[in-house]
Amino acid sequence: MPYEPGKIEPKWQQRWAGEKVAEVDVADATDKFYMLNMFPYPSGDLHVGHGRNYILGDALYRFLRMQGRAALNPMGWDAFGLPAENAAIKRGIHPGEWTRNNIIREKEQFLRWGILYDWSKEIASCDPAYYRWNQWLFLRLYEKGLAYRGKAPVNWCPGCQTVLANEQVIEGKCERCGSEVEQRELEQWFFRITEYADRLDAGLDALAHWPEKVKLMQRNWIGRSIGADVEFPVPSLGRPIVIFTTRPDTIFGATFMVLAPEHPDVPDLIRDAAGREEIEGWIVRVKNLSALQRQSEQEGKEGRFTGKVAINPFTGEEIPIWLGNFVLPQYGTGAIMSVPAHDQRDFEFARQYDLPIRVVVAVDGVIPDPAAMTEAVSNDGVSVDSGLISGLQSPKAIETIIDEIERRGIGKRMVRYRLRDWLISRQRYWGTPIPIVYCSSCGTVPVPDAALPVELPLDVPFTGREGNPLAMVASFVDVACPSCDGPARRETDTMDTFVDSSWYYLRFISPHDDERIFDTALVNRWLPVDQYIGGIEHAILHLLYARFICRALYDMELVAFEEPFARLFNQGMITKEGYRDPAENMTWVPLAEVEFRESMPYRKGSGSRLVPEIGKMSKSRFNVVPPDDLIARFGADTERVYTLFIAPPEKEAAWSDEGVIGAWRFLNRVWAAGEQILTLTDDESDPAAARMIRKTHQTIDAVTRRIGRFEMNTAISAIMELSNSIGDYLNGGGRSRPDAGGSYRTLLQLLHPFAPHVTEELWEMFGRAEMIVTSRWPVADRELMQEDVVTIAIQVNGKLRGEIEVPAGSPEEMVGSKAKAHPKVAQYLEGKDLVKTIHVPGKLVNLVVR
RNA sequence: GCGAAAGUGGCGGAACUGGUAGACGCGCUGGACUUAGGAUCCAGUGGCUCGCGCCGUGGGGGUUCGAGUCCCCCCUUUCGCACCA
Repeated sequence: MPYEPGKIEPKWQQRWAGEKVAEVDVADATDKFYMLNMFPYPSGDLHVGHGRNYILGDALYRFLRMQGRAALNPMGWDAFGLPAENAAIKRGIHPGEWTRNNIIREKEQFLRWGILYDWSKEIASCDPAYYRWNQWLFLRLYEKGLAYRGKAPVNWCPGCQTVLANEQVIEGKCERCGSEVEQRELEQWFFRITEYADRLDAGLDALAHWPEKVKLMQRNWIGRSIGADVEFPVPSLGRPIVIFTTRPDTIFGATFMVLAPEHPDVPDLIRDAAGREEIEGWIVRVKNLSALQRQSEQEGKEGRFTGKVAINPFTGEEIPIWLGNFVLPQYGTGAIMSVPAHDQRDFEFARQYDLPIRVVVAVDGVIPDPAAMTEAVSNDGVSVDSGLISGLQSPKAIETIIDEIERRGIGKRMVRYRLRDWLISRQRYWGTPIPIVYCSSCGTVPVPDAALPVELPLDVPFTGREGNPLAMVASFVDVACPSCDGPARRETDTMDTFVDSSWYYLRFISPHDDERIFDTALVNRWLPVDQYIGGIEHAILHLLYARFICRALYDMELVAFEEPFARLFNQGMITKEGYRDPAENMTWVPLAEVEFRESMPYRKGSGSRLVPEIGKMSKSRFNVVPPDDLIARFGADTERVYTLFIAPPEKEAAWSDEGVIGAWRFLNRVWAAGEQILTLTDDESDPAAARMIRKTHQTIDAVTRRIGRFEMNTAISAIMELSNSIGDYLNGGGRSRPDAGGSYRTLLQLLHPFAPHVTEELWEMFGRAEMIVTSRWPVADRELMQEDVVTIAIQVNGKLRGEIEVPAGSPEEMVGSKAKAHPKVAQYLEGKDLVKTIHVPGKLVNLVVR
């Protein structure tokens, strides 16, 4: 009987679902393991590369289950978002319907991959039963002052017609559509994540099982830096301007000051300036530049002199106040003291506008000549010409000068962050309505808890024109004020979808509870999440927001932990090499098509040329491998085995259509071996099987350890070795049914997490009543693992010269003398003095001669 | 520019605390079975000599009986941040 995955796979998928193998009663569990794949967005384009993290998670789940752990593996849908709304505009289909269809398709795909999720815990963020708790959470944050409305310069994407969070602006462009992002001043809702900057930064240290890379990215994003705020008196204003610096030890070298054009004191400073109109024109120009242009290097530094001066509080000198495009209004105080000798940006600005440069730090005893300097010297050193800190090393100088600043009452120690508050408003339809009402007499009024959810109306015009479609629905907008019952208007902004995903992992524990957001007692028993699996693309956005919301909930005493995810694993992307046709931009040409085109003489060398390229598997680039084609040909098990065998899961891996065949052959060999073992008639144990049995126990040990360390590729290669070993026994004439069958059933169990369907089928063919997925993971017998004969490598002066076989545990003298007797080795010893013998038991002997 | 990670056969990749480099698989070569096969099975497969042997983990130095692994210098690639004071 041949191996036919198309016949056996649907059968087992039904049985697992019918017996609810993945369902976990969270109330009863004691020894818990909560694993989680990142909240997927149902875009309907699941493909082979995309499946890697789900397949990885499922292998881990099946392994834990067989080990007797109560493992929870839930799945839900991050169902709100812009693509659904764009699809509505483009195809005239409602976003909800588009999303629902995708969910059905992707769920079917999970089933075909043989992935076991606890579907009794399924959630979808577009369900009012879910998003009402987004609104509830918003109201709690609002009460605490952690949600606020403010006018702020925001990133506006003209393509998506909405504002974007800082985190969604990549190199000045929209993360989603790639349009250049503009700056606009708008009233927006924010979450005050900056309140938690310090705790979010400090908490990273405790995350021992997170990739260093992710922690570093978060650390850089939070951008904590320590320094001082210092007041510089400005006589013409009659009040000081405060600057922030991380190098207060260089204050004696501060020869001018630069303000951001947006700095609030600018209008007063330039009121009577010569050339005021030109300066104002310049300010408007700088403000209107897109984030991309403002940040690009080519723009260069540009500034204007205000005509006013400030007093350097330590030198007492008057220093000019400039405006500069390189000073950012959002960071620090939007004003800097410029020390051109010791800061590269200040140096460039000083050279450009011929401003004085004064050296106040000697590095390695060298005091550079300002006139000859080509760049700033920003290293630590010893302060010079700096009054009370002269002669001090930089760290000590910084401490001393800050103490003096505080003593004089002109400033203080200050920690600043790069992190900005989280902008959650979206002028879009397909999201959670913000539960706020504007009343002409009561002002901004939160919707009472009892009135939740504020439901998203379903009948909405999708015109694609600027503005939020929700604002055009009178029945939604017009509402009675919850406070005075007078006429009022609803907020029409909806929430960023990252709000949905910032707490969903808590909802999985009690997904149907309509009394509260989640069951605190159960959550505290199951969480933090033991193992979170997802892509690196969420290193700062989602993972930072989730850590923030978890802390906010902790402070509300709704959860007892501050970190939501104990272990994080970032799977690498699957890439695929192919050919791109530059004539049809972004079109990915399959290899078969490439061969066809090359074979056509009239196309060769003419027309468009195909460019070989390696890219990530993505639908937008047409280089996906559709899972259905592959499953139809080789089955889901082959795909699963290959996907995990191809490379370590954290690494990026190149998909190879030829490579898949290896996994297919392997499963066929396993199948054939099973059929052969079923025909064996010998009931006796066979001494010749010792090798195979030893290998079996070694493999149990290896596979168990490797799955636990996510080394799925080497776990599979170990199983292949065992399969080869069983094959050797059978090919060598081995006839013992108990020996071969015992090793073989172990093989099936070890293989089950990777190839669940075929192993279930073979397990059943071997007469097991219980499903393999509910069988107990094998335990290695240490004694049976031991080799009785070991091969010892013999080196002479570190070079391999021969091998001998000795019984395991042979004494050193015996191994040594046997090594010397080896004919080839003896040849190298002749006429030499044996200086030293190194013996590594069970491994090698190194004979050092002179 | 700053920061991080990684360089091993034709390819994907193994090698736990320094201890026989190349496990496992793809590809390739030869053979078997076949009308045929791109299906299956068996054998071989780092390079040079193809005899003993020599050389081999990006390059150069070092430590050691012994280095892919540890230390120093350099090169390359990938990723992240990018005027954050």
